[in-house]
Amino acid sequence: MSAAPGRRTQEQRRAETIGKLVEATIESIEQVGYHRTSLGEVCARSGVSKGGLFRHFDSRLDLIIAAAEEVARRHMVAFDELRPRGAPALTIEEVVAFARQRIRHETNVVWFEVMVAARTEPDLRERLAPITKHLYDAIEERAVENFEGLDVPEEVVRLAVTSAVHMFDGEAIVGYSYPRPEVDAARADAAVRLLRTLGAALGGPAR
Amino acid sequence: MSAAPGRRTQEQRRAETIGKLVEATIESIEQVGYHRTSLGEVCARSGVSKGGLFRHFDSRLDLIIAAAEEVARRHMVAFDELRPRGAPALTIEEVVAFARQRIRHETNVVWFEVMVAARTEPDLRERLAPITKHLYDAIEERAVENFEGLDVPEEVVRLAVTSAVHMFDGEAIVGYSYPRPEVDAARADAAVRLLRTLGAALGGPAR
DNA sequence: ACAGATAGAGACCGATTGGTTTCTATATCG
DNA sequence: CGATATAGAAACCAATCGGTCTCTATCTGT
Repeated sequence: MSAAPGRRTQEQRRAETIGKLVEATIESIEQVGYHRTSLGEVCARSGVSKGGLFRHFDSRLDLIIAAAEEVARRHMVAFDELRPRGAPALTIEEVVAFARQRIRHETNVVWFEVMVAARTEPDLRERLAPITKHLYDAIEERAVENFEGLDVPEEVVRLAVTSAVHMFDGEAIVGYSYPRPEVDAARADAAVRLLRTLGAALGGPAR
Repeated sequence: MSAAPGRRTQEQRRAETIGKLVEATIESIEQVGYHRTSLGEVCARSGVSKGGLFRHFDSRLDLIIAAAEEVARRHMVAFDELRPRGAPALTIEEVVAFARQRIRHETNVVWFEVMVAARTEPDLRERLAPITKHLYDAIEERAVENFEGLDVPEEVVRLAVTSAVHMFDGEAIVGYSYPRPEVDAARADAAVRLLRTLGAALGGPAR
């Protein structure tokens, strides 16, 4: 009731510290990587103690999963902001530019780190699998929805979008140790032209 | 001179233990990942003691780098076995199948693990950079050489081959947490058709 | 065969890890 | 207000890490 600044409900306290912990985890994975993202590191970055952390997360794994989910959520939020429900369809250029920008976005390295770690950590892999599936299915759905104006078969759209995403993923990962911005730019350009040609060849007029 | 079975020269002893250590490192990264590939793990797998390890490698980093170099070397050896110097050029199908097979090869996960780790480990990144550059340059050279019969501009061949490699890289990494073998197969097929069309459109007759 | 050099074994060390426990501070509700 | 439940702090723990050190085994050149 009072306007006392420090006064928060339990729900608010809870949500705030959880938010700080997840944000710190994402930042830490970004900056020092998955494996050096220790609980001490997260506590230091978030200003929350270990006691506080373990009140809300039962293990390091739970925290990592929460961070991965948040990153996936932000990807979808970003797309829905670019093309709100019912808005006119995006062009191929716009979609490719968006995909490329999100894949190169700082927070997306969380995905690379976590997916690679999941290969050798069964617990992580099990927990991550449904999240990955959900993200990729959502990406494909958005793509199919956006391009249904073109008369391209749904399966072709799905294959094209996942292939492009994989390509930009690989490009980003290799770029850490062998960066080639000019080649990457040429590739982005070529991808747009290729997909536009594909759309024109298979369906309606190129957009 | 004698046939005494245990008798080896210093060079042989040296080469053998180094070989065992590098092989154990590759296997360990394959099976438990980069970060859990501790020196203890490598020693246990190779049957070499820590003292023996540090006689030949000054640090864990040196060992990791040796493993990465060996994996890159094996990729190139495999290609040169498939198409020995002076042998007739491979078809697009053959090249794509080879690239895909190598990228999915067990030893190649060493690359993924090490490249991702390199993002956040400056020492590793510095050491890995020239190796990565050398590998990718060698891949491009082999591709250009193989396809010089087609009248496709060299730059196009380079862009196409690195893009395909990136695509298969991304596919492999995502596949750990969301495997889709049928989609991957369709993608491999589509890649071949696409590249063949590209070759036909830009240059000589499709092969 | 023997002296010097190289290779290898394994105990050891300080630092860091994920996780536990104990205790205090704050919010809720009658 | 006072009792109870939730949130958070921080000391603490065993296990593991990369790396060092000391000592022994094997090989080489004479």
